[in-house]
Amino acid sequence: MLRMSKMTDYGIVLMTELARAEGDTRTTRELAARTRVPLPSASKVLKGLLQAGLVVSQRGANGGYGLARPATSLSLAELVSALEGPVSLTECGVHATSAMPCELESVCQVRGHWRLINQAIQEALGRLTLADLLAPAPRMPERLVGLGVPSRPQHPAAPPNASSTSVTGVRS
Amino acid sequence: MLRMSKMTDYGIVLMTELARAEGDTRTTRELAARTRVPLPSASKVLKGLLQAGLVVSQRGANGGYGLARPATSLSLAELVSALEGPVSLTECGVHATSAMPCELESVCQVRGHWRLINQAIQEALGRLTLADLLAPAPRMPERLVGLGVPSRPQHPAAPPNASSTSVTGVRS
DNA sequence: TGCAATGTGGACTGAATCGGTCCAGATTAC
DNA sequence: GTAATCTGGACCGATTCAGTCCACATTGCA
Ligand code: SF4
Ligand code: SF4
Repeated sequence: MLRMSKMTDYGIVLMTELARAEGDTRTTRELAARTRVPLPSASKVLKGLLQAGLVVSQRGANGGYGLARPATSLSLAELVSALEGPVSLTECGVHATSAMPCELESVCQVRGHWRLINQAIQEALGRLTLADLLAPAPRMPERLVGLGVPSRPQHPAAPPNASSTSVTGVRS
Repeated sequence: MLRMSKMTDYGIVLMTELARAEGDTRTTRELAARTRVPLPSASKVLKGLLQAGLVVSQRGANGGYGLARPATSLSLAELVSALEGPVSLTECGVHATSAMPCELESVCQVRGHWRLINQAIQEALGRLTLADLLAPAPRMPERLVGLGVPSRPQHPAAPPNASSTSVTGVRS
């Protein structure tokens, strides 16, 4: 479960709720109530979203938050990278944030591959917009088809039950 | 940086090294030395890999680890889910592991969408095999093309610099 | 003017996880 | 029988996560 932090998840839920009232501003309490996100947490997340420039705020009485840009031009990639940091499964390629660059980086043979995988995921996420998440129907728009469809059934030697849902419960 | 745990990363590196000597078994020390992974950690990871059934072990003198199946039939999805648990960015959809099912799940409007996204990533990872990671060249095989290529340039209103690398450094 | 509503910034904490280490066995080759 | 090697588990420090709280600034309205 290479999880996304729960705060990020909250952020996305709140943003979709915010997007349902385009133009209008919503107060933190309203958003929290409609989404069931605990109020203090909602507040915290919205602050973060504000600093990232994804929402605009109106202080004082009758205040509230509103989308900074139309929902159709807010990509999912922007959201998660603003809330969670650069989207990358591995540590390599993000040493921009310094901290601890992976020690093996100099001899690692797989690094190049991960770079491409990360990039692919990032682009896929960038192709989805907030507006796409508004539809209540669980049908995913065609913007993601590239991901799900195996371009060609290449591996004839593919394991019979390798879809990883069969391997659950093995660890933690 | 929705990170994959470092242990998982190690596991993959070790597996590729193990795959370079197909048939032969490699001792933990050898693997650790070649990959620069700290020995105790390598040991730990390999144990996990063993319980997941991805490697086979030979005890005693001249012992070591070997791949349980040919590298061409070991998908990346299997690896990460064995080491890290089910691959899912969100908490919903994995309550199989019980623990804490997301509270909002009953009213969440985005859940359906995430389910598809997770599934897409999972399938993309499942399309890559260990053998694909062996090539030292950073060229990614065509097995991943579906991810990187935008099927059609749909959003004319796409933000000019929304590729998320431009939003780095905003938060931790 | 004063009050109530609302966002802002930051500090704080308890709990969980992660990365890493270590050791007491069991098993096998020679 | 001895050395090499895997096996299972315990263990610990550091970090991060989720969540809460408060003192303050800003605004609308009576
Ligand atoms: S350099 Fe290799 S080991 Fe280090 S984070 Fe990248 S892929 Fe993982
Ligand atoms: S149900 Fe909604 S809020 Fe809960 S984990 Fe799934 S997407 Fe996130």
